[in-house]
Amino acid sequence: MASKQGNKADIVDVARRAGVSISTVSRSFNHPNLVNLATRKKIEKSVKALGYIRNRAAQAMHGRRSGTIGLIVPTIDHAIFAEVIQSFSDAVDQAGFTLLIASHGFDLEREYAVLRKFLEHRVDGVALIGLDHSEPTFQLLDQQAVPVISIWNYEEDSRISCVGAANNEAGELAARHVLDLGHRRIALVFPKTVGNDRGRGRLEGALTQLQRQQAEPPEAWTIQAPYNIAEAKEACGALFDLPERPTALLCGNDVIAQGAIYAAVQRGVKVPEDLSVLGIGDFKGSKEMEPPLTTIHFPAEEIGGLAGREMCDLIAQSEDLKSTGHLVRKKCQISLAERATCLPVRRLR
Amino acid sequence: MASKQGNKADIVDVARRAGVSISTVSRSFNHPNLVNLATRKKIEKSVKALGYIRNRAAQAMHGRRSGTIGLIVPTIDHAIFAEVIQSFSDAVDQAGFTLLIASHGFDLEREYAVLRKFLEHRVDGVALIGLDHSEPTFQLLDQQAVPVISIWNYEEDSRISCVGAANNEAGELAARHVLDLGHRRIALVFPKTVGNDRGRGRLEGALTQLQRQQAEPPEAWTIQAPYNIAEAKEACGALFDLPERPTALLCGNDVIAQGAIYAAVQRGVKVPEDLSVLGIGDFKGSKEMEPPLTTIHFPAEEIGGLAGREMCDLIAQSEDLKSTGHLVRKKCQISLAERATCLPVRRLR
DNA sequence: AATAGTAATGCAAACGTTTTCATAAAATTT
DNA sequence: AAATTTTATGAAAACGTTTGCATTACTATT
Repeated sequence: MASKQGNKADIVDVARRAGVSISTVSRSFNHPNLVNLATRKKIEKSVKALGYIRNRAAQAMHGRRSGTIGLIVPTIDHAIFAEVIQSFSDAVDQAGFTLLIASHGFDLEREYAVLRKFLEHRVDGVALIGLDHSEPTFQLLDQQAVPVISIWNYEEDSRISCVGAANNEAGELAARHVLDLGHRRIALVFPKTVGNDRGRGRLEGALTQLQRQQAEPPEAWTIQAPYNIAEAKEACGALFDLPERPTALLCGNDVIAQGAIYAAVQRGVKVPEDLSVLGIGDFKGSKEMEPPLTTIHFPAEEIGGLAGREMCDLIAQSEDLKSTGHLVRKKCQISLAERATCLPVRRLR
Repeated sequence: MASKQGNKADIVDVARRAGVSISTVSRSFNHPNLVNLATRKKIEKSVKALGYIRNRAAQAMHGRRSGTIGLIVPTIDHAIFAEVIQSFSDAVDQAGFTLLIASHGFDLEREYAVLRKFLEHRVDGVALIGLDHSEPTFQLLDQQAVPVISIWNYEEDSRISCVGAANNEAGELAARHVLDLGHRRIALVFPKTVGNDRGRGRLEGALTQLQRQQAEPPEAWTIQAPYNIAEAKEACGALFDLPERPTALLCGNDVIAQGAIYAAVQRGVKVPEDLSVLGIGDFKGSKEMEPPLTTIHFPAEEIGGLAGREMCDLIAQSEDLKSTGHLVRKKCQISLAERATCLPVRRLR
């Protein structure tokens, strides 16, 4: 039975029961080699008997690290983020860190608020998705000098460290592929681009490539769809009902592509015979669709894992105080995953 | 410029700059009404100038709450959990809590380890998925007297508070539906049941119902598939290649159902004309599939949100020390979502 | 046998807050 | 104008750890 009223055992209780000083108890946790084996055994026994659990909050107060990393994402509930969160989580877990997660629903002001909250908890590092953040966010990060990393996007002149892929390259790669297949009547279905540098980069990359080949789509063929199968399906449906139909559809992500294909199926438009569809992202399940989706592969797991390990490194460095303060940037390779939803354009007609 | 070398401003710095005592500063945060408006303004100015951010670790040391809730899930990267995590996160966020998340990959020993880690961080409450946990986990929870809630499963005799749906009812409901449609040659494709009370409950419910109607499937028609489209597709493929084919397929979840449908498409088996397929879960996107999947709807968002609010309530109660210590159990209703993958059995043949 | 070195431990200060108690000043009541 | 209440503030203890320094008891070296 612990001595305190709160009934939660405390290092003092452990020490008393083991008949040693609290310093010795503390040491036996943090520098076991400095304490006699027999003493350590006694302490261990006492810990077990009292059900003592160390208090990291108290540890953190000694300038020691809190042992936590904050991850701020737009939303957890998207296949794409879920995968990256999982691998990031696994990586930092392995290094002994605990993950704080919050989502801001694509609202950069909420992102700032969450960041503040995390800083109150004295996270040892912060990870954000993408490189689009509000000025106050950047300033706070800077001023607090907390190790920070951006996940998912790569940009050579990014303001903070980043691990990810180049979205404009993804767009280019996608556009190049359909152009190479001979398509010229190409429609674009992309998500909203405000506050979403991922979608924006992809769209810009694709557009650049199309312009280069004089295959820029008419306005009616450049449509916007939310990240959501149902609405994407609807948006694409409208596109297919137009008098003139494109021969290829470039989608901003695989969810939209999925929606597009469903919309096509519904109207009896055959994919890929009547319409080539290309996604971007290569989400879980895209490979297993019927027909398997041709898409641009993003190594989500690799990005998350790499970011996690890089985050831990940054924290270790910042502790060394040798912090050279220079940014780390890692570019992960994307690639074309050729599957079954794209075909060379039919010459006749 | 802060006085300390660590350059992070401190409540002492704030007090000094504002020309008041630290008590006043602390009070102006926690009980603003007790401090003079003019003084508060001074303090606020000082806070801004120094970029001061309060240290919750230090607060937590005063028996105050840490302001964190720990959520332990098998995995983040499953549509089903992602949705529930999101809504749980939103709910506790709204109450001002910060969420700690960790996944254990369906390993109950890791779950225990994570729980310990969370307790070191002095989370104010813990949420777990499902009701299957190791004995040490239950004991630790009990001994530490930390508010705890289980998400996703409902059981009237659960050992801890729970918010969720009754999985056996889902299984029964599913089985009843295909039976009502006249099917008797029914195959079952379910996930592994060890350490997964969700899958187990569903399977048991379905089996009970089928037995009741003498429609128990032969052994070859009761197969196991992992939570994963690719492998589910493969497993179902093997089933379809059997000489005798069932007229209906009961799937343990929508991912498996999706895999089953793809496997069918691949073999030219028409769904629902040649084969009725029924899922369980009603994941995001199931409604938008082609054909839209008939399934048992689980109100994931409702469950997550309710659990989050209930968690906050439990914490508030435990603070009041009036903790009656009695468990809370909330049952969320599931329902049949009739869509397009089930048809009455064809009489002839 | 004296000395130097090492291993094991304890004491007490420090970390950044909150909170109780005491006190001073101002406002109100008599 | 004295007595009382209210408002605003500060001093100091407390929270549960870690750690630098001091001390003691061994162990090895000469």
